[in-house]
Amino acid sequence: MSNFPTLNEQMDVIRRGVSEIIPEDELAKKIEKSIKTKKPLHIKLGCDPSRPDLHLGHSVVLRKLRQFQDLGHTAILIVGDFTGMIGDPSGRSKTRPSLSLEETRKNGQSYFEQAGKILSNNNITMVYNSDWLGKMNFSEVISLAGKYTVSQMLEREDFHQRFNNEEPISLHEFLYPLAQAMDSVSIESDVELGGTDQKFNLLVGRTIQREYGKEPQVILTMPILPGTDGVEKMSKSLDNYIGINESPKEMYGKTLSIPDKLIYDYFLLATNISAKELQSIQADLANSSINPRDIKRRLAREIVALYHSPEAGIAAEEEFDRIFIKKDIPEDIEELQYGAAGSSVNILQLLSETKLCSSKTEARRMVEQGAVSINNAKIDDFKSEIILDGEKIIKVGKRKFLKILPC
RNA sequence: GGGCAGGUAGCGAAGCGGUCAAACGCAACAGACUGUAAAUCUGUCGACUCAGGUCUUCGGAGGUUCGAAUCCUCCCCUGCCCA
Repeated sequence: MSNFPTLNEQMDVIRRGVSEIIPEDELAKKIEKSIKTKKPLHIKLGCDPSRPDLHLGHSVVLRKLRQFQDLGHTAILIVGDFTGMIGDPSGRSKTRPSLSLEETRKNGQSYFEQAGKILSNNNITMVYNSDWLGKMNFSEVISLAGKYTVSQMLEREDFHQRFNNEEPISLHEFLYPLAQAMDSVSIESDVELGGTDQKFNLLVGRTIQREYGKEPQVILTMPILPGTDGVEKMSKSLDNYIGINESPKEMYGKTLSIPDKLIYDYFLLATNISAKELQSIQADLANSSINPRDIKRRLAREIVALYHSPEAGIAAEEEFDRIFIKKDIPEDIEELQYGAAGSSVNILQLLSETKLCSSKTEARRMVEQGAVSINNAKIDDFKSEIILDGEKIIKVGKRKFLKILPC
């Protein structure tokens, strides 16, 4: 850590893909100072322990954090266990369930492990914010709350909107930005990262740090990665996500299903492709003689390579082609021991008992819609009796396969 | 504490005594077309079914009625206004 890259080198890396750096000149000053004093900057990132499954949306900001690490700075991951334990008492929002201390630790650990696929193990610190927030007493909390006004809070767009739409805003929601700001005070963060939707909270950090006599952090926001639906922000609850723990097969398939207009964004925000290659990709996308699908295939391989291996990317592509282009069956299908050899079973019962369909009614719909086949022969009568006389491959819809073997 | 308006399927939103398992839109799922893109078209979208029906749902608990998402009572939750 003795030698940092030069200011310009650092700024070039940092600027790639960011939405805003506020204020940029302060960042330059902090970096200059760190070079001079040979002290790494504290780069803060908050993690939400109530949702421990990371996806490419999270990766955008984690990857930026990694870049700071590579420049020699210290990553500080803050697990929001304190707010996690309080949860969200307002009836409408169930997005923040209250967790026990054990759960927050477990989720924090799981977050850390997943983030480990992106972050470096060197110069990283993970802390739990209950360490300081849990020790504040009520008068300290009131004093903190006194440093911000209701109108200032209502500047945040979603608060503002909910207020105007006569939707509920719980009082504690106003406290969360302040709590997050206290994290910055506590760890003396120099830079805090977040998505553009975090801009307000990050800015509160600056104000509060100043109030507590600290040097304000610089805030750096990253664009929000759209989900695979191309409309909403990537999130697990909307089921438009690509999880970083997913299998190569899933990752590959999901990537290919994104709308073409997202290809560039995904290359920019979710891969390590160099600036030069980004340019050529942009040119290719504008070139109508190149099928965007081929560029997307490369994107999918890159993403799989990042979380698995380049070989896994190739293999996923081959597997994909086998199933969806050649309409063949997957290489390895889940197997299940089912039924006694020689016996027979109604198709609806079979589909629901093997969990290929969630109910018999659904199974019936699938059959009626021509979505079900066994050993490549379409089943179009829901009264069909299936004789269990050996290995059978059941296919439901485009993607669900199961191999059953009678015992 | 008082007044008013609301709480309906994943979401949004109709319905306001029977024809309501509940219009419509979005999302989702299946099929056609394709590049698991976009666009489009068709169908499905509570569960069980001997296919004729049956059962569980409209914030919660009771009640009125042959019959309730719809009417009454109490309770819970949300927003607005007044104090």
